[in-house]
Amino acid sequence: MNSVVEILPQEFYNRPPLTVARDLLGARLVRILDNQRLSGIITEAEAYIGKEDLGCHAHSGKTKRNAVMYGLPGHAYVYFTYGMHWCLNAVAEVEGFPAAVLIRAIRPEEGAAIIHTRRNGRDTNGPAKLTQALGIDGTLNGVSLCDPVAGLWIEAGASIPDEAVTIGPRMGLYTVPEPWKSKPWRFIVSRDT
DNA sequence: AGCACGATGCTCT
DNA sequence: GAGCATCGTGCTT
Repeated sequence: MNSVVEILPQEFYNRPPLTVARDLLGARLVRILDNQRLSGIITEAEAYIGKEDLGCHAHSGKTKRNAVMYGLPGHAYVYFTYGMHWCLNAVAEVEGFPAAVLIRAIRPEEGAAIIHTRRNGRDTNGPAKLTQALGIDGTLNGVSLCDPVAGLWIEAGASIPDEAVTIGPRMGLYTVPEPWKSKPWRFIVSRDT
């Protein structure tokens, strides 16, 4: 079999965040760490959409932290939270509109042994778990996910049929008011394909 | 299997 | 100074 590596292009991300989040399911998140190729299939993602969305970091306008979300689609927005965790987003939508897709879970593939060691044998089904597993931190904030130079990118993968996708409200928005708290903007691969 | 809580420090008001 | 797009542990059903 001839396998062609296809890095998802910037146009992939220059679309509505809900579409980007849905279509990132099944894609392959790739990280080069210590000259090793690590990867996992994305199994969960959430959309954060503009300053109207009170769950989105951009709801209070542009700040130093969220500035990357206002920039070019297809770039990494990596933020620090809860005093110890990094979370990875892919910037979506046209430049100037603040939106991003939070990568919440992966299923390890390449380098699975290394990934499990980095996780002390624990799972990679959480946004801060997968960044720890792949060595993703604030030094990668703002890098392009559309080329390999930074050692972090996303490749096209198997497409996931609708029957295998569960949609629900986003996680962790405890103090966010309705309707934003309950918007069904979370996409999960709910069964093997 | 589910809930409660503490860890821990950056970011913005 | 408050709040946080979380995680792991420890305790309860």
